[in-house]
This record gives sequence, structure tokens and C-alpha cells, in this order.
Amino acid sequence: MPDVLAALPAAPAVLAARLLAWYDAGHRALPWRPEAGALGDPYRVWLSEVMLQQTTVAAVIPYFEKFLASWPTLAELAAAEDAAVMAAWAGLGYYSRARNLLACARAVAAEHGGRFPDTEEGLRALPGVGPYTAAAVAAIAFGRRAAAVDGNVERILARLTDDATPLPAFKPAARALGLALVPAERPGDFAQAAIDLGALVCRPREPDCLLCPWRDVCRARAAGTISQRPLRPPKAEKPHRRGTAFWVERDGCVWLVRRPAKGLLGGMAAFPCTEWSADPPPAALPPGWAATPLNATVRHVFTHFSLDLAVVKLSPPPQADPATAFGPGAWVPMEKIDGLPTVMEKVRAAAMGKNKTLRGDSVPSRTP
DNA sequence: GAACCGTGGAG
DNA sequence: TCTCCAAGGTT
Repeated sequence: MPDVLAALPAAPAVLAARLLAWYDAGHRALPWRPEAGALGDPYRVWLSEVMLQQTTVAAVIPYFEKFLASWPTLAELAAAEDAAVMAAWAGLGYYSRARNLLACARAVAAEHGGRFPDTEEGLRALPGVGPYTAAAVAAIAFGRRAAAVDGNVERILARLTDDATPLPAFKPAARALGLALVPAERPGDFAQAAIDLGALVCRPREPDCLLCPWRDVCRARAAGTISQRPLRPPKAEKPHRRGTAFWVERDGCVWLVRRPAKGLLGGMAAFPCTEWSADPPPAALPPGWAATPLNATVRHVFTHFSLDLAVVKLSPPPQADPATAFGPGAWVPMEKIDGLPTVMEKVRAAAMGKNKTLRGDSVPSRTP
């Protein structure tokens, strides 16, 4: 790795001081953010950082408020039921975060006397806490001199140094650069200032360089390479998958199952489904079950594949047990269905004839 | 290193 | 409609 100090266009102390002054002049006020110069509450900082992983601030705010209202303290969250937390997380995505959130809360409650470890290393050992989150909590909640390098910070550093190393290979250098810049005073404010700079000024597209505290020293700006920093690898093609979801209805109730703890939508409530694959096997139904294919297919795009999900309504015979065909589950009154991941929410809307609200997400079904 | 893991807003 | 991608972590 090239010399960190040589890569920087100015002394670390100068760059940090300018960034902190910029932060003090007008940073964002966010529900989890402490006053400038103060330490954050560890529970709030940790909860917000986990929610913010690969997720926009606008999407997180209502979930953060909801979680804080339902579980105001770490101890209360640690005592919560799995299903309640998964349902509260529904719609936010990356559901392993919710499982790890609970595991982490319970670990802190049981193994750390209810208090978060106050070092980067101690935090890093907790479930769902990786290098970024550990550094962010250590800096913001405990005032540790830690390098919280997220996507924003990678971007501002790649531009500041005009580093052409493509991601993710650039990450180690970014971490070294970030650590070199963190001041001994106000490391938490510095972490949030660097993130704000990336989010508000040094944006991926159309950055506002005239508002940047580093505009006169930025090497990518001087070189005219801003739009190419950080360099990203070409995107992979998304495969397409198909499957069928079953709306099993009886006496105003619908059969809901719980998805396996690991993998896609792990631990979430869902409608029974066939396998999702490029060429799924035909759906086999128990004899006597009346099937009504709907004239709609739910379309949903996940991170690494897109999905067309045919929706079939089923009316099981009075004595039939859906668990036999679809595994363990529960009858839920139709109007009380709640806490579904978005793709299942689309299935529900299609089955209940509310697909008008999902325009663009429903497509004509292929011939059954 | 690379694959896996959601969703929604912006342009 | 389509592409990009956001306060990443785990395996």
C-alpha cells in the first residue's frame, strides 16, 4: 500500500480541522445524532448504524422511531420476541440485520451486563457489527479514535487522493487514509462530518465542489477525474427466476408460514411458495384443493436476481390441514396480516385485488 | 475474493 | 423503463 501521508494533499490536522468547521457550520440534525461536541447514546447509535447499513437515511428514520418507541432500551429489545422484531423490521430489507440485531442485544444483555463494549475490538465481536459499524459506534458513542469508513468516506477519500484503485480493492487504503485523518479530539463528530460531506456535497453524481471544504486541495477535482472516483467494477447481469405463491384462504383467514432462519427473507413471515428458480417445477396440489390462478404475476427485484411470482388462490377442503402441504404455519385473519416483507406485501395486494396500488409491479400472467 | 442478502428514491 | 446505489456484514 502506498504511503498514506504522501497520498494526502495536505496535513491530516488541516484536513480534519476544515472538515469539522464545515460540519459545525451546518450539519444535518438526525434523530440518533448527538449535539456537536457530545457523545451519542450507545443504544441509539448502534441501532441507527445497523439500520443505515446499505439503507438511506429517509428510509431509516420512521423505522428508528418505531423501534425506539417499541423498545426504548437495550434491555427491552433483548427481551422482545423474535417475531415481533422481524415484523417491525418488515419492509426495511436485509433481514439478517434484524436477526443479528436481536442476537447482539441479547449478547450485550447477557454477556456484557447490559452495556455495550466501549472499544472497537469489543464491538467488532458482536453479531451484525462489522469493521464500519464497530468504528462508528466506538467513535460516536465512546469518543474513540476509530476510522468509520463507509461508502461515503471511501468516495471522499478516493477523490481527495485521486486514487484509481477499483473497489473493493481500494477499501484497505481507504481505511488507512481514514484513520490517518481522524483527530484525537471529536472523533465522533469527525466520523459524522465525513459521512455528511459524502452524502450532501461529495455526492456520487453531480457533487457540489464549490461547497466543499477540501475543494482547493482535492486531487480528483484538479485532475478532472471526479466522476470516475471511486472506480467501480462493471455490474453483473441479474438472472431471472420464477415461482408460485399460494394464497390459502378459509373462513376469512389466510395461511402464513415462517421462512427458514437463514437465506433470503430468513425468519420472515410469508405465504407458502414453490421453489424460485429459472425453471421451477410445476406446482403440485393435494387432491380436492380448488385452485384459482389470478390474472396477475407479482414482479420483484432482489439484489442479485429478479422474480416473477404467479399468485394462486386455494380453497382447502374443510378437513384438510395446510401444514401437510405447506409446512407449519398459522391461520391469520385477512385484515390482520402484518409484518410482511415487501415481495409478500405485493402478493397480498394482488390476491386481495388491490394491485392498482402496485402499478408497474404486476404483469399479465403467462398461460397456466 | 466473491457471492449472497432488500428496498426505494433519484435522475 | 432503466440504471445506479445507499452509514455493510456474513459466509
